[in-house]
Amino acid sequence: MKPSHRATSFDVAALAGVSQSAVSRAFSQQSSIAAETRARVLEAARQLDYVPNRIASSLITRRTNIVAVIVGDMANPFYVQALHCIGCALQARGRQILLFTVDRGGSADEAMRRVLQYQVDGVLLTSAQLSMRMTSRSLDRGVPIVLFNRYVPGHDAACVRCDNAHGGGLIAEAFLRGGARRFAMITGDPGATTSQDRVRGFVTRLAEAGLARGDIAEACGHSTYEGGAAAALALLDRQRREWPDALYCINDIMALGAMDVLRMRLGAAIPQDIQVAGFDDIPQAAHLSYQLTTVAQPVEAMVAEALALLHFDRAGQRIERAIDRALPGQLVMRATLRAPSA
Amino acid sequence: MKPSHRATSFDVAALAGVSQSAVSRAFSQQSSIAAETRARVLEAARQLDYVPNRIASSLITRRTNIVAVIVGDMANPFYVQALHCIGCALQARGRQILLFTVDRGGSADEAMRRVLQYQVDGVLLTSAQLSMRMTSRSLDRGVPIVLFNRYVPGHDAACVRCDNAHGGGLIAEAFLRGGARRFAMITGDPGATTSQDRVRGFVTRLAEAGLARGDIAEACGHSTYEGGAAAALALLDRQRREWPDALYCINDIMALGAMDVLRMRLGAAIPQDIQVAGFDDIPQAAHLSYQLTTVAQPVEAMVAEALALLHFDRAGQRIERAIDRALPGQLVMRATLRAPSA
DNA sequence: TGGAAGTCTGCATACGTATGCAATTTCCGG
DNA sequence: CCGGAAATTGCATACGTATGCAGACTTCCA
Repeated sequence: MKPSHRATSFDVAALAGVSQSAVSRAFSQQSSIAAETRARVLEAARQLDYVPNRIASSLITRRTNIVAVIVGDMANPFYVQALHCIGCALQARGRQILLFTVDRGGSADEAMRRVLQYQVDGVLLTSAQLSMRMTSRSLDRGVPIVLFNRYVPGHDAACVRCDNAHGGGLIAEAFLRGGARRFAMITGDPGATTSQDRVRGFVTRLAEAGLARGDIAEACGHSTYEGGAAAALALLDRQRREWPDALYCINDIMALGAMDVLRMRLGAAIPQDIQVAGFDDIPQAAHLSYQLTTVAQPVEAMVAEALALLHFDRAGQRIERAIDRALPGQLVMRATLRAPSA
Repeated sequence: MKPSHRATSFDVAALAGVSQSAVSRAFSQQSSIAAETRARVLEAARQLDYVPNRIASSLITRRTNIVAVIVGDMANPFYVQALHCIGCALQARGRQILLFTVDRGGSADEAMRRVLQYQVDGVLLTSAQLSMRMTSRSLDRGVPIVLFNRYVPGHDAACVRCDNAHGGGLIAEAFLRGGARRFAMITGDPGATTSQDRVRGFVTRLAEAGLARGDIAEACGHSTYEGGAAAALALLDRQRREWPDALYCINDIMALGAMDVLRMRLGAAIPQDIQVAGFDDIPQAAHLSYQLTTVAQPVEAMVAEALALLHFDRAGQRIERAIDRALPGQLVMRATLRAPSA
């Protein structure tokens, strides 16, 4: 038994006095093999420190048990949280993650090119753009794709997301209950549907209360802490009596930046001078320093739904395209909103 | 040309009027093939939407270009940052990440069992325990392991880490320069060398200034925001005049929790009433709300070193064991320490 | 012009496992 | 004790690519 030489199923077969097929069957659950034979094989495998080669196995079964996950923005804790959740769910189902990171808002095409080489069983894409051409390529070769929180109209891939418009509405209502009159928003990438939807739901609900969109101050920033801080400064660095009394940030990470600028740079009290709300419910939103009111995305349910759409339940099923599942988020009241005026 | 049937090198060969070998060579850089032939092959490949199957390729080359990364604590932004950095470095070198997450402080043995099945080219382990038995198994079969920031004495695997003791010393000196007299520490898992070293460096430096370890108040907590908050409460929820005037937290995430409890629950002013320092320099440490003084780990250099230890430079090299590389961190002065008394 | 050196190309095989099929054994009821 | 069904096993082959080797062809120089 040489070191640095991995034992193969043939080696194990020889030691156990059986055929290679028997070894293969011993490591497969639903194979017909005598219990006694399996035990002998496993013992021999143990002695040789044999580990089945999934690569070779994948070649013939055409399943790798690997799912590619492409993450667009590792700087946003929400996507880290999602990644973590995805990891747990997949590992629990005996699958592995092939991880790719792309720059925030960057294209995932380059990553997909590599993904396809590895014959993954599916692709999960968060917070990154994927060209339709690449999407079709993947679907045509039987590799399902699910977009996580990144709906693209007309796109061929399935999508699982939070109902962002609904969530925006929840925030608007909470603001109104808190007695807010003058509103402002910090939005994200204008091209991202996530941002658009969150704004739309918010604005629509305010419209029902009689506010025109023009009445709502607005600044756009990168979806980062710094982006939120910069947007807040641009929006509020003016005469104090022109200030809005409610600020909606389309995600928590920007809300943190905005809050810090409000309090530390502009001397505002939250929520007395200005109420603030975010979206996502990242861990930091619960920190004592922030206590940010926000909309929690149902991450676990979204992940479960995404895996279901990857057809990990029934095998060989036809790939469904252009599915769009929007799950409702939940308002989490903390300390950045005033209590409803009785 | 059927959909859902992936073209193979034979299909491409037939279309291009060459042998399968030629197709293989067309996709390999250093193969001897006529430029004109390669062009014809690539054109045929394009028509058939052919993508080389890395799984099949790996079977024969015995290299997957996949590196397993096992992350123990996705809740700590520092390890997320490290993961991101590792991802960039590997992708730039044409390698992929097979990601595994394990519970904080949990054992990576189960993950390793899967890793070995996939014939990865190397393993990077952060913030998780790996049994020596599993380590030996991996090394014996020629799969190099590098521990990232998790040194284990007597362990057989290579290790890359920040010089934690040195960093602890930097903090101690900064405190002394700031005129601190009464010290306290919030430490992490007593079994983790990371925590031990950070404490040792701190205590040693204070000893040089005449302080016995018994003079330093101490509480231990989980390496989380909540853990830091709870430890701070346990440590400081007493008569104010017994308070220390300097609090050292062995990592930033705990420092954030401690700061929040200090200010929001105990009404302390930082750094006037009490100075605070952390370790890691996570992104949140720079937030305006915290402005935490800390020691920055040289993440990029550590990652570069780790990849070098995986022998991705020269192939076929003998696996080195029990290497320990400690890179110095750098003090980042922010607002939680008092300026040196002149 | 001849031959040597160099450049391309195809043939054949190997990588390690899964599985259809046939052969063998075991098990039972009659 | 026999026939057939069921359980188990081995044989052979397939998965898709890389590469050593030998042959074919080109180039170049004497």
